[in-house]
Amino acid sequence: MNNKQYFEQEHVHQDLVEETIQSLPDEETLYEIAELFKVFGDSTRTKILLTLMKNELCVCEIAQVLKMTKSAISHQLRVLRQAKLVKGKKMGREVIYSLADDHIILIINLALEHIAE
Amino acid sequence: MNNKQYFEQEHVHQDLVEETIQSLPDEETLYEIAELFKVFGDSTRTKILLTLMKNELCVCEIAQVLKMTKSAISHQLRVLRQAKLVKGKKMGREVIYSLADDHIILIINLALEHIAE
DNA sequence: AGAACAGTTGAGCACTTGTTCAACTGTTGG
DNA sequence: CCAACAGTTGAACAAGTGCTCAACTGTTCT
Repeated sequence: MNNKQYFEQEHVHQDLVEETIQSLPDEETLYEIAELFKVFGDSTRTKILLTLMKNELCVCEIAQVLKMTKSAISHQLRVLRQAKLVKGKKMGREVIYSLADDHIILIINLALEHIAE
Repeated sequence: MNNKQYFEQEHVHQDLVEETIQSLPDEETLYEIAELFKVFGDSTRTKILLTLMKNELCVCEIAQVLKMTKSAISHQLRVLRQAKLVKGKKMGREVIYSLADDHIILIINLALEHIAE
């Protein structure tokens, strides 16, 4: 007597495994998704994004908001720029940063919902 | 002549900085958001999530789909369980894992849209 | 009972990552 | 022109992370 009486399962459904492998996005897309979330997955960077959701600001002001050095902020802004999450426009000797598109706000809000549940 | 003629900005708007600090979510929420994205931000874990979007599977099968050891998968499932992204139900000597809720699919789909743009 | 298997766990190690520090570029105002 | 400031960059270091390996628990089947 085994548990097949409750489920029609064989011990490992080789078919199901193969089928699932087929259904996954290609390796590069998988890598890019993880890469995008990795960018969100640091609290300094999420703070920067939330900060820019409210107002566009220069590096110096972001540094004051987060109480961190300009250097640390600049390093993180570089990561955010490469991920196309923020963009900066040069104004004299300042660089004003803002969010690159609106997906970002949606993604963060979904995350907030998940936490709140 | 300076750039104040284009923008009413002083060199650093202390008011704006203060206002932005006030608008940020509390420290704990910020930490939790980053924590959640950190979980998404590993390609093994995103692969597991995409795998479970298609079918619920046992550890052994997930390991075959991703061509990794059961141990490595089990370690990552623990992380996903703690983040309440997957849940496992014990069936005899197997543990069948599935997605814990539907926010997850929405978040991943938004990420795919951002990449595709 | 005991062999076989599914799954979990902790230690160890290689690798990655965020911040600091110091040096640098470029712009502004006196 | 040059001092002061905004911002960027690269090296270095500490802290964190993912996988492997080996040992372990618990269940099933003979």
